[in-house]
Amino acid sequence: MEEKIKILLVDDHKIFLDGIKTLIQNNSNYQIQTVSDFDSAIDCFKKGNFDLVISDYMISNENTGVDLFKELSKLENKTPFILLTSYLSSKIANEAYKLKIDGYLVKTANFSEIKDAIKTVVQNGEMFYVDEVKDLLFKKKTYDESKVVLSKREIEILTLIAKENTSKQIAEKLFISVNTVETHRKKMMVKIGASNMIGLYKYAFKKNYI
Amino acid sequence: MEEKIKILLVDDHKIFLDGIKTLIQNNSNYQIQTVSDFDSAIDCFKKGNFDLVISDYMISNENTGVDLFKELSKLENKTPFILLTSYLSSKIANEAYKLKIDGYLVKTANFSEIKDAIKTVVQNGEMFYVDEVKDLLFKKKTYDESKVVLSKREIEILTLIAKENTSKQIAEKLFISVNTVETHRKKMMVKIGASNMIGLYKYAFKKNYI
DNA sequence: TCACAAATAACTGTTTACAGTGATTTTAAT
DNA sequence: ATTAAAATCACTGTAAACAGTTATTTGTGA
Repeated sequence: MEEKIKILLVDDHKIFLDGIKTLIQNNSNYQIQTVSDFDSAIDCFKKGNFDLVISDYMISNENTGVDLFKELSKLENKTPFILLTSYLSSKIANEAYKLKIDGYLVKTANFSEIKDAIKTVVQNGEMFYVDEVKDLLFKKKTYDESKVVLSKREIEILTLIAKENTSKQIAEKLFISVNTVETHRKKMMVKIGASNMIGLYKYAFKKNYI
Repeated sequence: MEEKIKILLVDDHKIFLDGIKTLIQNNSNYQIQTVSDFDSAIDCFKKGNFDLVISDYMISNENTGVDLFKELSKLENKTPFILLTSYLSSKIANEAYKLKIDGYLVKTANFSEIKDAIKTVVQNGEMFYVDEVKDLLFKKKTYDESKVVLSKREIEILTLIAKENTSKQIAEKLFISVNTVETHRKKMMVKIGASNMIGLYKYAFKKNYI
């Protein structure tokens, strides 16, 4: 008999943690440890010598599973990491993929899919992205949204626009000319394909520039 | 020994269902049945003679737990209903409270809190709203948002604004004068406390007028 | 150091939004 | 039948957004 696979499961939904822990322990050759916040996850990881980390995306108001992955990567780089989200998200999927996060699961999946994922990631050392996520990964966005690249300054200004500032107010806050703010705004509108401020706001919202 | 409490649990997150089912069955005097979509929930409810329904808020792209509650209320009105959401939401909490939904739980709660809730709702016939939710329920919104009442026509125009139409375009679509559209817009801005279109958009978004 | 993108700014117009006021007509409830 | 709210419209300004063009400076990577 092989050793049990040691899993660190991170989720702020404690009921979920309790449930899945019971489920897994009843069931299989996994040994699972659960934590419900970011800092405990890091502490636990340092001590634990885990074979796998599975984390929810939203683990608090401040931190995401992706943040956790980045933080853990600083410590060491070999432990596989699976993201577990409530719903499909193109943004998160692409984020995860770029960072080479090993797996991406959706909570609508059932337990056998989780087991598949664990097997693929831990035993085979391969990546596991559910099919719906793969579809999202390379799909072209409307208005070729993927090609839109805003500069740092543009994003800064867009954020202020989203906070209901006028160009004048933004100029005052950033100590630059109104003309400059307007230029940035106009360039963004062309890039994004927005016809007015509301279009800009929607883009900012989608991209989490708020 | 009393009879077990029959619970219908509705959640599209199958892993969560599997987990909590195992947890509850290992543990206590509950008998639990799980379904993962809206229609099955209704079918199952009709046949089941349950003592309690617990449902996630987002059970599909189209339907919420509140929709389910409304639908079940048409069939009969005595079975207690607990909403179980991923995160705190003032909007959902108020919606639930107005409909006199018996309980409101957040998934960040742990298993013992669930048991408390079930006891309160099923055995005592009382309502169970976690404290954080109660806080949300009666808290004054900024700019007394609760008092804002938009007319049908205003909402219609707000929706068109949110879709990036100019006043002129809206006037053309509704066969009214630009002046009228502007009057409506201005009145809404005063009511809502918005300083520009983005403020209006945010309100529309919050209120699901999109 | 050369090239190129990013950031800055100014200029000229046009259109739309914002602000206030006053007024008439429609609709729905008492 | 009366009243109140909702919907309609007009008029006058000012401020801000939208559109196009040109141009200089700053920073960064090849």
